[in-house]
Amino acid sequence: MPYLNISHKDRLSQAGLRPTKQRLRLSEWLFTGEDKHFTAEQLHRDVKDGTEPVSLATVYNTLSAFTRAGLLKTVTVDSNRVYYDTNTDAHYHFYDEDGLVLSDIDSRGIEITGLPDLPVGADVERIDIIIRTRKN
Amino acid sequence: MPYLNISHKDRLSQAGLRPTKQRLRLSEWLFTGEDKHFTAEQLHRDVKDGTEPVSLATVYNTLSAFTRAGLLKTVTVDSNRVYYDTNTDAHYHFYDEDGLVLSDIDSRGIEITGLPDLPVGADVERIDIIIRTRKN
DNA sequence: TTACATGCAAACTGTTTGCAAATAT
DNA sequence: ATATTTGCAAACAGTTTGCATGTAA
Repeated sequence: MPYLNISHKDRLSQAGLRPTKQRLRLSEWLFTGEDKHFTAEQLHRDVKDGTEPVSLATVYNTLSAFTRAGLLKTVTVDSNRVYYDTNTDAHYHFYDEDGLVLSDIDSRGIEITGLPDLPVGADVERIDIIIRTRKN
Repeated sequence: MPYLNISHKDRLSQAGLRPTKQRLRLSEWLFTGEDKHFTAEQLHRDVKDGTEPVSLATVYNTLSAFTRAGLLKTVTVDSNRVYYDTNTDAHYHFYDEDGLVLSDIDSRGIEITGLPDLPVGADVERIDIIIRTRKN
């Protein structure tokens, strides 16, 4: 949550995105309440009906635009679908492989030691840590 | 490399898989030389021509069978395709996002501290660490 | 001779795209 | 007035599957 009480319209403007009805509806769904982990399909299910329905194509277009603008991040945990995360800070994830549910790991205090040198000519773009869990 | 000099035929038998020509050809490609990281498409490109060609469907079927049998592991780094790894030990990866090439991280000495408690009812299935790099 | 493997083509899933109509600036 | 966005339907990529033929046990 980069700004605590920014309006949905302002968030879009600041990201250089026109505040259309669909984007405002999606922004509302995404950036109200706690951080969210979801797929395009899940989001579409929630916004395809109602006063201001949003089509699947627009959901995809908008998720890409939001991600390009830095409002969202993608998380690669399943090679069949893309997960999105409203938390754009560096952090790690639990992935419940039974329920297919992602959740944040509280990163405070995590330390990784003993990592080897990078391949020459390479810069770290980001580090992903996913703890995959199953019900016991 | 679980057994140093096991024959391809024996490897299949021990995994409970019939040693067909196609599987032997794939086993040869996979388990000769150093550990490999690859996609189904890349493997198919290399085995679709030659004396004993292997079809794309069989490549997919066989990769699934080998993975189920524990001869291969999948690596989730890209939500568009599945990567396979002949190294089935617990270890981590570099992913070159420019070249789309996976490589192993030497895990010896890596330590992660400060991880939070698991969600209740959950067991760790595995921990994935991917260091994503870009050319500098 | 019976169960399993192969391979083609068709099906399927998640995602992207072309384009005409609608909307924001 | 102009550029951008929407949303349908069609296209697309990677993967899976149905089924007839072939092969291993």
